[in-house]
Amino acid sequence: MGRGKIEIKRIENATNRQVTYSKRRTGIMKKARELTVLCDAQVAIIMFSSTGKYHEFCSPSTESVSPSPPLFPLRFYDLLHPALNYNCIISILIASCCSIKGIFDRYQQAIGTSLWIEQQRMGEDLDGLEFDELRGLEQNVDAALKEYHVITTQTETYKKKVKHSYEAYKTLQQELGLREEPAFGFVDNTGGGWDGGAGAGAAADMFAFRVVPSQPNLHGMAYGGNHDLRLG
Amino acid sequence: MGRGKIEIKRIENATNRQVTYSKRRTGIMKKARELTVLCDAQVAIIMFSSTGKYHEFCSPSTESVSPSPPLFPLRFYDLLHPALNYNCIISILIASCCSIKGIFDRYQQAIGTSLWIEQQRMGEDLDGLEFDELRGLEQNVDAALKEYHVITTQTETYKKKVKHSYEAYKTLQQELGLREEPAFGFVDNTGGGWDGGAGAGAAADMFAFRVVPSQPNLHGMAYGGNHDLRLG
DNA sequence: GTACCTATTTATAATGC
DNA sequence: TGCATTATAAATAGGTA
Repeated sequence: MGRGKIEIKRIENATNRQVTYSKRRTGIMKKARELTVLCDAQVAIIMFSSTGKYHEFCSPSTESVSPSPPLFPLRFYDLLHPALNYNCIISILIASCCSIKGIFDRYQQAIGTSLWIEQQRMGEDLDGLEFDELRGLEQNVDAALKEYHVITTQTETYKKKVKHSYEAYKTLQQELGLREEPAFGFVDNTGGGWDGGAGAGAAADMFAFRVVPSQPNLHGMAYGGNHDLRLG
Repeated sequence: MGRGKIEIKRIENATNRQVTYSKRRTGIMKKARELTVLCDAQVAIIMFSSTGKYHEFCSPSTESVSPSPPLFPLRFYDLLHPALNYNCIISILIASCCSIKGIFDRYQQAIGTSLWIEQQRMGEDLDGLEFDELRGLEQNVDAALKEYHVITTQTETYKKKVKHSYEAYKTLQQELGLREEPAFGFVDNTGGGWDGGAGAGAAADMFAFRVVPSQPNLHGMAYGGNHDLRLG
């Protein structure tokens, strides 16, 4: 559809390539908009030119251009995945550039259940946060990880204390020539013994989690398999 | 471009709407493919018809159709976000339906750094996992959460043991009429006392994390702020 | 629902400014 | 680089099978 027919292969001349990109991009975006209006469809288009310029289209009829390179506004979402039997909540950070959220909304509507737990922070853009708030986010992560460190260290410390106190108790008994049952409080019912194999194992496994700051009102939902936990 | 000019507004007749959707979808997909080839561009298109049928296009030149409703193959990614000073790794579960990954790859190329840490499991599709493997994934999550439960319970248990052993020791001392210093092992240097205020606080805060199963080789990277941790 | 048909509209390649 | 023109190729509306 031009003065001459062209073969569909890479345009080697950079200028021509850019011009063609620009024209055809406009054409596709227009067609996408028409499609959504005419056919009540949902369409998302994301594209980069060979020079890195970014364009997007998201139904209904929103189109935007970013300078190159763009800084996507990012949003947090939580997802309950049916393949994981809704047991697993996974935090998702998605660029609002692409209408994934809308697409997933449609998907979950089709399967008749909700995949999404929208976080309270959903409305916010990370890029829009003030510096202090970003520092706060960072500190949340730091604080939480430190807290994990504290709790594991504590466990080890208490184990050592129990061991030492038991030894002190035994010494005292021996000094007195007693042969009593171990007193309540010294029985290790975890099966791990004093040197805490369970503790070390736990430490390794706990790091197998990825940690993400989240909302208090969602706490504990990932565990226990509440299959009825759905929105909408 | 047809026998007659049409106004761009919703086609009320469902059959005509469907036919038009099908024709125009084909047209857009073709144009997208041409654009990627001609202009060396990167394009991702996702669309749902009004009947819920799903179509996608991802450069380079891959097009697919899913039955309605589709089950997206899902992939895990880890993201290092510059807005969080690369301190925060966030696990992302993304539908491979949309070429977000490719788009982000392009983005990070543009900003000259890497946002992504591709997980080893990246190549796998959740939907493609065998039932046993899915069970395994579930169990991973379960096991890890139980492990957290164990470690916190353990801390409390050990605190109680220390308290009881201390009491037993004191009783023994008193029976002997001794007035010694407390033995090593009984000093609580956490400042929390026997009833473990620190433990309870930690429990509440630990739940403020979202847990996601991940790869062992990435362990600990979220903490400590290794800013040089980049691929590519 | 799909596949072909064709008159017509629309997109755009080549060109000039 | 960007904008307008225009001849032409391509897409498609409305129809039929």
